[in-house]
Amino acid sequence: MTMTIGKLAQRAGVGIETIRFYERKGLIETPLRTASGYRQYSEAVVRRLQFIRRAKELGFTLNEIKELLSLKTSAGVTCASVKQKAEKKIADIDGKLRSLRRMKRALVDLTQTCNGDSSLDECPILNAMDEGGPLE
Amino acid sequence: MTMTIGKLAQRAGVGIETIRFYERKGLIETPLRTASGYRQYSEAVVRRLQFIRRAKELGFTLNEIKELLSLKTSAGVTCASVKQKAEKKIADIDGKLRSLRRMKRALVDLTQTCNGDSSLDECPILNAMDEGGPLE
DNA sequence: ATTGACTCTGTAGTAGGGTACTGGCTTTAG
DNA sequence: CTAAAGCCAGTACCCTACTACAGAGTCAAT
Repeated sequence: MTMTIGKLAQRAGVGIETIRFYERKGLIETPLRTASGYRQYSEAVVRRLQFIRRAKELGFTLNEIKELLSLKTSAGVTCASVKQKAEKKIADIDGKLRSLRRMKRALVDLTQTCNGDSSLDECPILNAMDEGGPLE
Repeated sequence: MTMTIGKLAQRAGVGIETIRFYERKGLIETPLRTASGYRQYSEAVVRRLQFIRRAKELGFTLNEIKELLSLKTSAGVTCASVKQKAEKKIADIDGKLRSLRRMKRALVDLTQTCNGDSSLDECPILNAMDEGGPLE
């Protein structure tokens, strides 16, 4: 019950090139080959690609996903280390959220002081960025 | 009262290479040169680099900053077009915020079902990513 | 047997925002 | 005067996550 790379790509919802790229990056194992050199994949690889897709949706980078996957095959590793990585990722996300909220507040303040009618010389937005407004 | 590129870099808090990079990108004007070819900068360029830094902090890309700067020197452009760009940027930021909040919610849910004591086979985080948990 | 779809390797390009290096001048401090 | 520090142009390289070829071999259907 093996499949070629095109079938795998279709099943997993990714591009063929992406699969070969993941192979080069070490995210999926080097597959068995047919006599003529075609890659042969099992169902398990479909699941692995879906795992990668989900982890990406959760904001993990490919390198982090590689770490998660290597945890799975390491001896003596418990679920706790996975949880720890997830918690670190939550902290990262919190940092990004804070930074974006700061940006947004500054921009909202600026657009509110701006009536849109001033000449460019008096534009509060440009001036605030020029002179150092409520930022930093 | 002109300065060389190193001094400018120091004053503006950016790297020398970054200044030359901005010059290539058209974010700062091509400066006058000394007889021996050294770039000569005025105070105005310090302010421009600070403008660029602030705008980056607000989440504008270099291309967007270039547009903002070109608005400043275009005739017949009012403050309204600047305000409009800022508002579009606010909408972009809202989109990113929504996406990050979704990620965080999913990760928090996962870490809460995980006691950290399970074996890896039973790790709720890995399983959720493997099998399709509360995502999508 | 031939056509068309599929796969192979290897290399290069994309965007964004820089950083690093090479080899050769110039300027400045001692 | 000399040595160190600073500058020049041009090019290559970093990261992320792919994507796009080119040219050649393979497989399935007709």
